[in-house]
Amino acid sequence: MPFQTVSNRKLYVQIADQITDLIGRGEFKPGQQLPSERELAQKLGVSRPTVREAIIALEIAGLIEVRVGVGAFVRERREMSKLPASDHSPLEIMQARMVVEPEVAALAALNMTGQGFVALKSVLSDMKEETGRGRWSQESDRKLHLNLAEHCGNQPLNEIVHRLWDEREEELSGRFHQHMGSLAVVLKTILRQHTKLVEAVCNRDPALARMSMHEHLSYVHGQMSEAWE
Amino acid sequence: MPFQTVSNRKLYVQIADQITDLIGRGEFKPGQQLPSERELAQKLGVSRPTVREAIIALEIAGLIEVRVGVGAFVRERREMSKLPASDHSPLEIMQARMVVEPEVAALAALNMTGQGFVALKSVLSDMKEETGRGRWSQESDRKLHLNLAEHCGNQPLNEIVHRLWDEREEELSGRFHQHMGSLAVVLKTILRQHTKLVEAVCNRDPALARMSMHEHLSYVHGQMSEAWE
DNA sequence: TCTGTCAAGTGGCCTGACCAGTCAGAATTG
DNA sequence: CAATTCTGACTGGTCAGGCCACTTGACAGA
Repeated sequence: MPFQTVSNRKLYVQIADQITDLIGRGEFKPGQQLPSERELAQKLGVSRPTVREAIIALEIAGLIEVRVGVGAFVRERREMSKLPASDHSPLEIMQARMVVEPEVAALAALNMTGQGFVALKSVLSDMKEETGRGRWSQESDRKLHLNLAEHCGNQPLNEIVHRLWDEREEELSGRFHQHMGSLAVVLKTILRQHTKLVEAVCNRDPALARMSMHEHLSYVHGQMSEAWE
Repeated sequence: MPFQTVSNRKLYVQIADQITDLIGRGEFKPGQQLPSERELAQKLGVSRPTVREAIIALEIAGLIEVRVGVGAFVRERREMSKLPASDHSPLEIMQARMVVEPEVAALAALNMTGQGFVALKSVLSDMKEETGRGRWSQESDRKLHLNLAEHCGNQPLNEIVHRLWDEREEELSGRFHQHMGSLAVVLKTILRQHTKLVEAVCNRDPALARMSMHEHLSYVHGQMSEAWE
């Protein structure tokens, strides 16, 4: 019973997340200067290149602005959200998904064709394999949910689900999943929920599909809430 | 008069831009593997850390995906934003609204403030007046539903409702409403449903609000089905 | 045929160094 | 004394070379 998974997360992502938290919590306020790369490296116990990578990630993400020879500064929130609709909190997006996706699952159970079932089970199989290795496959997760949406027989709903997932990825690329991925029990729970969901759809049981999806999303929502409180 | 300004741009930004161009131009196709960091460094005549920084920037930007021990890959382009919204049938849009709006109404009943109540009742009043004259006010209808969405406390859901209404207007400007407007009994029924809905929200009764909205949309959906069969 | 091993290649991370902007304050000059 | 210049201690930008962990596929052994 190996209990590995010490920390698969890349260091620069961890550091970027940490700084993101500090900014979000107000420890670093807009306009304020961050410690220098060398100072951060020493305090965090990592090398300067690694800190640099985190800084660059934050700059690309639009959270900070780097001035050569001066330092890195927290950007004002107004200029931060110049990209279209990216200030949706992950929890809000989860709430929206809890409204839409259960019904989408029910519709998929009614309208999905035999070919769709095969694809769905294939994705589930991939997910099972990844989970068996103690890893989380965000790609499989995404494929599974979008697959249901694409076969629900309602194009507007399909586009809504796609949009929610795109926004979701902007928000928490890695952040939550890497937290979640460290907990084997969470992984297995989610896999079981997905399995139940896929079986319900393949058995053309819309009520059970709806309930399974709601159960799954509620669980994930709860995990996300815990992770950030 | 020296004419310097060779290139103030940071190297890793130049490299990231260059790769972005190549991806955009199709030289690197989705799913394809990029050259290794070492190879890129050599070909571009820069150091590996610099290439790494560019790679990380592209990863954060969502253009590529980096797999440890394997390489960097161009991500699949998934842009659902296509122009032709015309293949969204009005009935499909109604179905989508039936999924989303009841829950939006329930949330609005929980989160709407006193100021929101006033606006809501004002819109309802306008609608009642129009109906009394035997006319249908699409403007009031739209305002009422969007007002609920704006006060549901969930920005993604709000945007979804707005988008559905925008698509709806493209679809049936006049067509259905003119048919419906000729039947006084239909007008009065819809007014009564709206009134019940607004009262439920103002009484902070989410369950009743949800039910009222569902009842209302089901009725409209039924009328639309009849009109086109 | 199947299985386990292992070497090559990849990204992740480190040490240590030099360069080029920036800016405040010391030194110089009027 | 005031204005100017100069200096040096910061900052981030870049480089070189190296070690490690992971992934993969070929290959030898069962």
